[in-house]
Amino acid sequence: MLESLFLQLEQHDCLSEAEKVILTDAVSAGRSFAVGQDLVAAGSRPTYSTLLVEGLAARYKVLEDGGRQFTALQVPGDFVDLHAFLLKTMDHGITALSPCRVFFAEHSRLRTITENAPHLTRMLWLDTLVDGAIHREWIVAMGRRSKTSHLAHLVCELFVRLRVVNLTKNMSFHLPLSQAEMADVLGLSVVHMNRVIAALRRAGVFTWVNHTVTISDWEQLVEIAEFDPTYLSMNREPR
Amino acid sequence: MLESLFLQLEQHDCLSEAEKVILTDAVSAGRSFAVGQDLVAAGSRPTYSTLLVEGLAARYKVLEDGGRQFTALQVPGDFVDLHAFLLKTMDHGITALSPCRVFFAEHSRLRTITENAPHLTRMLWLDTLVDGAIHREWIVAMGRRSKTSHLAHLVCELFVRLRVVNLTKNMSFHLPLSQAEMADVLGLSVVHMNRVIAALRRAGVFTWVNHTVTISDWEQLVEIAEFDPTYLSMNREPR
DNA sequence: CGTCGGGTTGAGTCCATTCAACTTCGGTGG
DNA sequence: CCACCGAAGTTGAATGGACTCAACCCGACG
Repeated sequence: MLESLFLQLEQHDCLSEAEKVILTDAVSAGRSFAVGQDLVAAGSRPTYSTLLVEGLAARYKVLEDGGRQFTALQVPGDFVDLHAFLLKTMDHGITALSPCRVFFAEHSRLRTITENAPHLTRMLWLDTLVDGAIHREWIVAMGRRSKTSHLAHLVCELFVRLRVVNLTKNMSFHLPLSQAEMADVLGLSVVHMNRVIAALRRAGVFTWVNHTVTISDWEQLVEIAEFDPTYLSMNREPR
Repeated sequence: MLESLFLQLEQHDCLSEAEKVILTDAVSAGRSFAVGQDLVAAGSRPTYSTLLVEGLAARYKVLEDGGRQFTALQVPGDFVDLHAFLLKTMDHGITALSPCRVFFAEHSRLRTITENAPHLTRMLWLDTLVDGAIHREWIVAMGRRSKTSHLAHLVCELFVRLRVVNLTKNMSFHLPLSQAEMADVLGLSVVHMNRVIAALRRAGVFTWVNHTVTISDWEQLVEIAEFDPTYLSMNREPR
């Protein structure tokens, strides 16, 4: 049941059976969320962290003028608010982009892990560091890439991250986002988002119908995106 | 000598004397960097982490077309590449924006801390989590704020962060960035950066001469920026 | 059959960019 | 001492990208 979490962590380093048991013991009965519900509310002070095991979610902030910006997309196996274990107060919300199933890990349990399981602690820490690396890549994309390159980069990233947790089929994956939601990822208007998508479609690098993205020309997509997966730290080595 | 690091960590939670000793023992003889030199090279695999004790530095990535984007600004007391302790490979470079003095902490020493000092480990982890929170705030600023609001937000953030380490005098602080470098922070052209700065100057919220920013109307600056410092986690509580 | 949410397209406006010129200022060398 | 130079800042004009507003299409669904 924690398979996707294990798959993700094992991308970075080996996990012992003992560590898997500790993690399994640390999480408890989950629950489900419908599309549009908040998994975690902005401003809240949760006493547990939320592990996404099914569905797609996103972190977001809303500005006074109603503008919304997604700051991260979360796939199964992501500890969506692991940072709240130490940050205490949520400075942003997390919403369900598709029906989501989650498990909970009490902060007290996580604290125990930091007291008794140094290697596992480092693995969890690493998890939040990869988060940060993704954030930096998004900043670069927003600041200096063209909009088409930004979208191409996002598609590359999602494909790679979803492949880790076996949520790709050949070169396609399920992407339950409307163009309006995608616009809130890239920081564009809906209309312009539509045109940017159309441009990449016309270029023949991917199709996107029925909430399913199929990459038809990976080489060209990577080229347009200048995609270099180094930042995802996907090589197994001692940490 | 680690004063600024202690000041930063103690914003979040109390540090015991014993912990200060551990940190002091973990860092070793430093060195200096001139403006424009890389403190840490992109693609490198450092075996130590770098603590900035004096000067201003920035993380950056460069694209194929030569475009540069800063992804973070680092002030004294920042562990500029603490993440490399676990990420292993630097996916970005770190450059000196002013003459910098740094200390080094061997990764083996940090590892020992994670084995023996759980609370201190959490404090260091927290340090990287605040980094992530700042990244998220930058993403929101780049995606959904107006350019003037973005700049105002950055000035607010820098002021607050520099005040923690006693690098503000009344309402002013030293900011050794050229407008071209600032443009690489906001993701703008130099010309437009100049106009955005001019707009805020005309609005009377700050002056910026001789590498010194003086905030003349904090209320209005916060208003324009919609600045809410929650994301900096600056309240002392058990972590 | 009508409605509604999501996607697509057109037209006009505004904002950010580029290119280019010009200023200011500190430093350096004749 | 001043003439020159280069780096940084400022301004103007023209181009193009991204925005808003609006209309229209379409498939799902009651």
